[in-house]
Amino acid sequence: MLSESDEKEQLEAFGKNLRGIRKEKDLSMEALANLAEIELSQIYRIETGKINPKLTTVLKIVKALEITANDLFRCCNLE
Amino acid sequence: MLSESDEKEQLEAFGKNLRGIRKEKDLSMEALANLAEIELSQIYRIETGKINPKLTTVLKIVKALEITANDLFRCCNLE
DNA sequence: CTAAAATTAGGCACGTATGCCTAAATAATA
DNA sequence: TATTATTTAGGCATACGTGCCTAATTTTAG
Repeated sequence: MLSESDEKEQLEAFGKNLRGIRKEKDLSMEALANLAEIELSQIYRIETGKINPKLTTVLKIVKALEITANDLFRCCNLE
Repeated sequence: MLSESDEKEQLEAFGKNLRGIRKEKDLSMEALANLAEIELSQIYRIETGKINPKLTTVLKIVKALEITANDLFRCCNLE
């Protein structure tokens, strides 16, 4: 079973990975927010693992960063 | 910009793709629900595009189906 | 045809994601 | 140093995802 803390760790790992990818692309949180048409505060909350974003929010980020879903999910012990 | 109806279509495409993958693996919605530790009603609502699931819910499904994120997202015009 | 399995459907309570806002703290740059 | 850009932080209202429940309908199998 997946505990709450496991989910928290998963979201934190996801956020860290996202931040890493964003920095690789030399984008500010605001720039990413604009590209993905998401609020800046949401980017911050996602990257710091404070929230559990919805599917469409994640998809907007994938498209904005021009990466694959696997790139973004290569983090929290899948497969 | 992404309209509401675009999001709806995206969720419906996602749901159909999920259903296809689930059937390929000969799993009932209940079986998937048990594997992923998600409510059966949620599986139904996701597969029919009625809801916009959270990231951790999607990740549970990816793990339960033993697929990659790209497999599950190979649907709504990414990349 | 009949019984069992699977899907469809909706309601309710609770928690929380999101957008919009303000503002402080930190980092980068001239 | 001073100015600007970026990140961090939190509040508030609205919308909605999720779990738990019941039940009807459809599909499958005996």
